[in-house]
Order: sequence, then structure tokens, then C-alpha cells
Amino acid sequence: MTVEEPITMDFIRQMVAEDLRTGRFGGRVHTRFPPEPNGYLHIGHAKAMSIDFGVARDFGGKCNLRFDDTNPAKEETEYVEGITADIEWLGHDFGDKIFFASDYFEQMYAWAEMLIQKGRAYVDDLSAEEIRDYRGTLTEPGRNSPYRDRTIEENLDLFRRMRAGEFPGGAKVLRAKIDMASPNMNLRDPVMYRILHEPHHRTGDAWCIYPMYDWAHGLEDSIEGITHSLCSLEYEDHRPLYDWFLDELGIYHPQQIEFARLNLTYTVMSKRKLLQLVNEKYVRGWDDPRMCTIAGLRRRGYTAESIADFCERIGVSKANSLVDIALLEHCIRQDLNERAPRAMGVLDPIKVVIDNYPEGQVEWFEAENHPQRPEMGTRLAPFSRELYIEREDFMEAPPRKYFRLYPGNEVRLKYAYYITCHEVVKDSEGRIVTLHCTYDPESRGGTTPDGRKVRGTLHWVSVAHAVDAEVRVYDYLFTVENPSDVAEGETFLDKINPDSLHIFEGCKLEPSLAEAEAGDRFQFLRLGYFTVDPDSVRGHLVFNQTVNLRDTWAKIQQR
RNA sequence: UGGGGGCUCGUCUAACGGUAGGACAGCGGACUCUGAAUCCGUAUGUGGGGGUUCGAAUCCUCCGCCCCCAGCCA
Repeated sequence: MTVEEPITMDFIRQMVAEDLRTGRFGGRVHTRFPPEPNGYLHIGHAKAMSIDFGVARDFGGKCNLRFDDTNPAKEETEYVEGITADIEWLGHDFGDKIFFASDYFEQMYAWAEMLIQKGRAYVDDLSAEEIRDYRGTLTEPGRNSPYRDRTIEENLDLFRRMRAGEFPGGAKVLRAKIDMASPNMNLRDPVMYRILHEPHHRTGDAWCIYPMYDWAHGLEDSIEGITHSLCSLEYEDHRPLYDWFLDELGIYHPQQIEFARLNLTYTVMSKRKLLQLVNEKYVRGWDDPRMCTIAGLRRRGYTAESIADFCERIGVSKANSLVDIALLEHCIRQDLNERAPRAMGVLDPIKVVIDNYPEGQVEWFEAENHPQRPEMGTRLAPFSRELYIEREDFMEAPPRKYFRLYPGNEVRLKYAYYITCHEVVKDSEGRIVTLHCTYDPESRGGTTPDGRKVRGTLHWVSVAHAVDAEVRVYDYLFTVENPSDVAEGETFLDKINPDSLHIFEGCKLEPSLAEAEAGDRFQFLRLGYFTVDPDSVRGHLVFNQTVNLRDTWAKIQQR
């Protein structure tokens, strides 16, 4: 008999559980994830999906993937394909069907006529500016449109002619007749349909009137039998309208529940801003590894599992929050620490000559692919008289506690030998070119018979066997935690980090990496986790740094 | 001075009238053939004032601060 652990559910799951208990939806749980195909998905969508698909999964229900494609002016097939690929990569189960709001246009139209018949909707000839003017302000009520009291017959006739394409774009709209004095702006006769002579990516030129979000969304949910329509906080004010349409129509009525969207430090999370970064070439594309898009994170080397883990850890609530990106980094480090094979690579090489090592000799040392998982096996790394080590791993005049290589100091070359530095060779500009060292043959394999300790262990690559590579190392795209929080006259673009990309061209990797393929992930010892970029071509490997290793030494240095 | 939401460690989030807990970040230490991983330890929090109660983060009340809404975007 175990002690019963109290299960703590977030507020959404508590509401769903309550509906299940009372039998409100006949014991069903059916959610939906409704992206608009006007951009790529980002980590904020990953949170939304974690909730939408996660609630369905946890209660044995379903979650529909539904494209909310009601605005042909902004939407493209490219985006539906990209979004679908991202969702599949994340591993969410949307069954064997993809839903589209545009599939319901005919039904929505019929319901609109029904509302007109009920005297609950009317065709308005006011211009966009006039409508805005008539709407009033936050503190003053709006005024009724002069067209508000047209007869049902006239409204029906006009609406049908709208559909038939008799009017130019913007000439007329269909509005719900609710209350121009409502303190909730959304209820001041919201627009249901606008005229848009634009081809739609799925319906082509079948329509020239398109439904607005508020009108369409509840209908989509109703048609699909959604039980819980989960969305972000800004729709809280729209819920009365969501409910109003469904109630007026007298059709199946899901429950809308709102939660706080994700904000992450050092990045922006709006599709508008991400699009701008892409269009104005601040980044290389939607999948630039510095972007918080799913495609960007994937190219950066993040795993779907680490993103799912992150989404669970941040929780669900209604409080606006700004999550520390360190948590995301923790999640990917934890995942990759478990699964990434180890390898040695030198980003910024400096040559080491082991003077007392026989010329022409090569020894192959066995290196473990994972220190905690012997089942991942071993590989052989060639050692010879000339090696590369990391420029950072040598200092002529080291500070206290520096236990890497410096003149007179002995360090271990991982898996190989202890070496001691005796001479530093510089070029005419004072830049270190070569380090002359000696090795201790007794230290073969990395330990000595006398058991003496060395504080430093360095990674290395044999000059003669090295594989050349380009390595891209990234920093945050922005210099401040919240780039959207700017002073008068500034924009998020003013917070861009000019130094977010560092390209290391002449990197030297151990030869076992020669056959690595795009998407493969490794831990480069002492440096971090890296993944092979699709830019790689035969003979020119390109790696992205996913995330560095925790670096205690860097912290000590900062002090 | 309209309406809708929200305020718990630095950050995110639990606690649903009964010991304010976890995670990340931080700090200290152990271990280490990765200054990684791992292990151990540790500081920091209920926005403020009243009230109800044996007992309040939780209920009531007043105040403060933050977010959202005036698209023919979603």
C-alpha cells in the first residue's frame, strides 16, 4: 500500500476533469490546435501544442490540427506545409486528418444567412474609417450605423450579392447586430464578413467574402465537436462573442478557456516580428538557428523531446510571464548529455609539437563514446607528434586557478599522454604559432605509474588526421532580456545583438567525424553540443553549436 | 474615472482555511581522464492596509501595480 500522492493539475486540466466528472460533454475531451498559415511556428506555439495535445492525451481524447485559413491575403501553402512538418517533428498526434477552416465556408455562409433571417446581422455600407469612428472609444459608447436597420430582405439580398462578387473589396461588410454601447468593444456590432477579392490557397476564387476570426472560430470548434477550445489570454474579451454566436445559432457549444502565452528572455515571440527579422535579413531565414522558431531550434540541434520537456516544466497559468531561456538550455543539455556521443574537435586551433615523440609514429587511442553509457561503445583516435589544441587552453601568463597548459605546466591530453610545455613560438605580430612540448611515455593512456595528478585535461586532434570543418557558434539574437520592452522611439530592432553569430572557419575535428550527416548530434568534449548543419557538403562539414556546456571556469574568470 | 484579466523565492510554478514546496538560475562543497555529468549542502518569496477565523497565500474589503481590448488581423 503506497501513500497516495496528490496529483496536481493545472487550472485547465482541473476544469476539464470537472467537466468529465459532471458529464458535461458526454465524457468526451476534444481539443484543437488552430494555427493560421501565415508564418512558421515558434516555441510559443510549442507551449500551446503541449497544452492542446497534452490535455487530449491525458484524458484519452483527441486533438485536431486545424488551419485557421480565413484570410487569403496573408496565408500561403508554404506555411501549411512548414507548420505540418514542424508538428510532426514535435511528435504530436493529430490523427490521419488535417482540418481547414476553409472547408466550412459554405456552412458558415448558411449560418450567416440564418443570423440575418433572425434579424441579428446586417450589411453595413460604412467605410472602414467610418466604422472605426462609429465604434466609439474605450470610455465612450459607439453609435449605430445608419444602415443598421435595413430590412431582413434587403440584408439578405445585399449579402448574397456580396458573395456573388457585385461589390469591390471593402465596399460592404456583414455585421452582427449586438450592442454599440457595450463596454466590451468586441460586442459593438463586430464584423463577420469582409469582401476580399483575393485567391485563397485552398478555395481558389470560389469566394470573395471571407469570415472574420470571431465569427469563424466558434463555428469551426462547433462543427468539429471540440469540447474545450484552449487559447491565449487576449481572447478572454472575445469569449462573450464566441458564446453569443453559438447561442444565437443554437448549435453545439464548446467551452473556451484562456491561458497565458509564453515569453522567453532574449528573444521575440510574435510572428510579425519574426517575419520582419526574416524579410529584412537580420537572420538567414525562418530556420536560422538563432530564431526561436521550431525550424530554427531544430536546425540548431534541439531535440523534440527537450522542447516537450521544457513545455511541461514551464507549467500553465494565467499570469503573464517571461521565462528564463536558461531553462530551455537546461532541457537541451540534459537531453543531449544522455544521448549525444562524445567527440573531440578544436574550434580555434593552435599547433603543438611534441619534441620527444618519434616522428612518423601514430598511436590509436580508444576513446569512449559516452562516459556514463559504455553500451554506446568506443572509437579510436589517432595521436601523433603534431597536434592541435584549443587556443584558449594555453596561456603564457596564467591567472590563479588556471590549470590548463602554460610554460612548465603538465596537463593530460584526454585518453593519450601527459605533456609539458617548454617553448612558445610566435610570429612577427606576436601571435602564438606553435607550442613545443614534451610528453611522458609513462603516462600512456592518461595515467602514470606514480599516480601523480594533473589538474588539466585537454581535448586535441592530430594534425595529420584532422578533418576540416566550419563551426557556427551562436549568441542570443538580442542584447536585453525583453527586446519588446523598449523606450519611446525605439523598436525591438534596436536591441539586436550585432554579435550573435560567430563563424569558426578552420576548425579541426577528429577523423571519426568525417562521415557525420546533417542532423547528427555530438558533444565536443569541453565545448558543448553540436549538430551537423544541412549546409554541409562533401568535404566541407558545417556544424552548429546547439548549446555550450555549463562552464564553471568562465564564471570564475568573470569575477 | 469603460470592460476583461493578473500579482507566491531572481525566474517559472505548487499549496484549493491547517508545516509556503519544486524546478531553473545563484552560492558553497565532494567527486572527476570533459572546469561536463553526478552527488551533497545553502540563501532568497505570498504587492500593501484593514477585517473574518483557533488558524489566511487561500475568504471579505479597500488600495497599489502589471497585462489585454477602440483591425474589414488571428
